[in-house]
Amino acid sequence: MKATETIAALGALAHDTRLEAFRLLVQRGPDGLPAGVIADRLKVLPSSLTFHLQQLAHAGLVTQRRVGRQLFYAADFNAMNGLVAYLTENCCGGTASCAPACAPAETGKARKSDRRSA
Amino acid sequence: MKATETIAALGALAHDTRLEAFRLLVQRGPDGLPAGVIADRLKVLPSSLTFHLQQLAHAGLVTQRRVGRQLFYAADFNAMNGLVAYLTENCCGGTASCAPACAPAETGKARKSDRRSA
DNA sequence: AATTCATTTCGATATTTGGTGAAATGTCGT
DNA sequence: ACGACATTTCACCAAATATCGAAATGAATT
Repeated sequence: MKATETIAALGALAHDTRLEAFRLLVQRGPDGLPAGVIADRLKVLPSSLTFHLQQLAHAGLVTQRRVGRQLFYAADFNAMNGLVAYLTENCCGGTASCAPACAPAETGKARKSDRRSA
Repeated sequence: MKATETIAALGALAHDTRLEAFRLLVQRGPDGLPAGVIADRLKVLPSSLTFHLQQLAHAGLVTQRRVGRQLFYAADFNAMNGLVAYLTENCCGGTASCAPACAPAETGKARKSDRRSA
């Protein structure tokens, strides 16, 4: 991931509504949610939500697909992956020093028990 | 780290000059750099740099300390740590699924050979 | 206390961003 | 083809952000 894309992604997430929307989509998994549901949950006007979802989409963080008359949005985990990778690699002191949230390097305790698709 | 702080941090990093400045400070380590040097490296006017450094400082990503007549800025690794933690925990599918940048759990291939400064 | 250096503050201005509601688009069911 | 529904597009406005240069502040040197 290049710096330009990173900036786009950071900027896209740097907003209350958008961060919330993205978190919702991440929770929901690859299936995503229709715009209406998101707008409803987040209590924002549909036109406003479209604006924010487009920001996320333009930054490559979410994808869009039509299902009937609904538009489903889903988090792009690959993009998020790239963002976190960029941050840990470039903004965390070389290669390490900011990786405590994910480091399961210790031999035992692999916590892979969150397979929920909701 | 709360969502509000996260948004502040994301917004602070979501800018060309600021991301570059922060990366520079991260590279430099805890000692940091005086404002003048940063402005020089980044080719921005001092007044402009102050503005951006303040954004970073306000977001808690950098700290300031005076040394003689210079003001040294340094990256706050703890804050960055918290940011990455928040993202991996809240925006990466529960607890895992976005942690390949830091997971050296696999026995072999640890690629720590990308020391490019661009 | 006057000068110089490093940095910040200030004021003006251009640009971008975010929010709103009304209209337009696309899709389905009949 | 028509009407209902889901979502987007548009036009407008307010507020935040970015940039610039000039002036002000703080610290060191003489």
